[in-house]
Amino acid sequence: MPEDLVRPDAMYKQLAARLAQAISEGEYEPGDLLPSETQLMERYGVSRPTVRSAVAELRSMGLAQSQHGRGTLVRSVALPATVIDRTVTRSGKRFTVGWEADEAEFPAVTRGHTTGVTAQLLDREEEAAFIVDRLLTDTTGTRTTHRVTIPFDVAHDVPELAKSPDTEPAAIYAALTAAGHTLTWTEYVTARSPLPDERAALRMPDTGPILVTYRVTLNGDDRPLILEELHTSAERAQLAFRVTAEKAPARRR
Amino acid sequence: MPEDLVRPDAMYKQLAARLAQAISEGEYEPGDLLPSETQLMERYGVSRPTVRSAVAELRSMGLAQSQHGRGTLVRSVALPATVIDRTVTRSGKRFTVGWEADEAEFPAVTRGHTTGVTAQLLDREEEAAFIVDRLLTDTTGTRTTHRVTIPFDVAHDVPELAKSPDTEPAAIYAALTAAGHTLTWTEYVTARSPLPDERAALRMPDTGPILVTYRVTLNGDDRPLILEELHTSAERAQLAFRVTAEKAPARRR
DNA sequence: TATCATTTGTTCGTATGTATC
DNA sequence: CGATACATACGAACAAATGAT
Repeated sequence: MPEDLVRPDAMYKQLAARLAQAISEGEYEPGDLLPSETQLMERYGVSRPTVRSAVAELRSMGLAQSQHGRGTLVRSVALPATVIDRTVTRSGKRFTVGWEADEAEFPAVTRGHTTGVTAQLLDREEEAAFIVDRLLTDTTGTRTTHRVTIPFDVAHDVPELAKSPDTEPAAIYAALTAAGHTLTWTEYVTARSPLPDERAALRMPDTGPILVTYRVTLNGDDRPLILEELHTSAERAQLAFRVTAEKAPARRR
Repeated sequence: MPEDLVRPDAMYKQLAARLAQAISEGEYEPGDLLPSETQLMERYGVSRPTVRSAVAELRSMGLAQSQHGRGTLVRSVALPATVIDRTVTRSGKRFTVGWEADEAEFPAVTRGHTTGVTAQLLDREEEAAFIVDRLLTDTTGTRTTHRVTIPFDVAHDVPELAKSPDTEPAAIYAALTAAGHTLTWTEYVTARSPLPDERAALRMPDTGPILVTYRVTLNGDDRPLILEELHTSAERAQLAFRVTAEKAPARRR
């Protein structure tokens, strides 16, 4: 019989909640080792599987991280170090994006179609498009995947893009501007748990969430031109947006 | 001995990866029930704990959701329905924020201090401040917590804020503007797994990530005035930012 | 309405493998 | 090398929710 954990509402959940509280109260500091599974068994009078379930909860909450053969570490809950600045700056015909990172590999260009979310955001159903995939690495080693989708009709109007769709976003903005477009962007941000291949691509050792952003480049008539998609580990990076007050109350969907 | 799962690299992970792939290939459609644990045991020749670990992986990936006594459902991977528009619009002396929601309760005003992240973003060490907490609910029932931190020195300069710190953000912007400030905002976005009390406050049944944003209101000299913090379930809501090209290349930290 | 089979949830015990120190 | 600690896997039992009979 457990010592001071009452029955209903899963003991492993109670134990997890208690340990989580102890961590957030600073009883265990980041970098500390939690008591070993054996010690927790004895301390709370529960079996090993119960302790393991509780520790698994802590891991899934991002509060702890286990190391095989060593112990379970309390993780720091500090804000991610890398700031991905999502602002766009223009001086004359040149554009600069706020965050630059090296490409870990060459951009991969494929031909595909707009589907699902991509089709919806680009307002084009099943249209052929260039798809450019990049893997970016910043100075701290944080990895980010970046995908640009350029519909064929846009590339057709801007031959520069058709020739080399794998130019950097800032250069794409410049080419679109040179072609007579006045650009604005709308960016959607969400987060989710990574799929196995995403976690592998981003080299995420643990199972934290990833940040997902969709940036739609719009022309003066608010027609979508291209789509950029960014995936990065939320534990490694945060996004930064500069917001300024707008004048006209034109809003869409 | 397992039928066609080779040994090294945890069988439960292999099984999870296989089921995840089957889901993403559409073999199991959203809303479908996965085979029961007993069926999976027989199909793959593994024990029930192994099957349960694999299904737990699927849940933590957000691909499945179990229902006691019924089975395990395949979840839809669509984008969140609610869009939280983070733009700010100004017409004359009036400000409007892009996303409005009802307050589920009255705003709770407390007095506290800037600490940790709050202190860093407001560039004030351990300064006394008003803290205003709100719980917002939109028409779809999505809940969002909103915290405003107003340092005492700012409230002192703008008596309107000291009198009623629990005014809506748009009104705070107007008051700050009336006091002679020219406002811009910087917003930081990250995501993490919710702590137990956060999950409770947002009424999140499952264990997906939450989106966390910090919006810093800056005056013309880029000095931070107030801080807004938003928490919402990433499975229920996504954020939308409008990005426009800036002129001057002034950037900070 | 009540019962029953099915299904997931929880907990225990036990054994073995493997990384760390 | 040995002790410790986490990782994986099996078996077993009962509880609790669900849906159909």
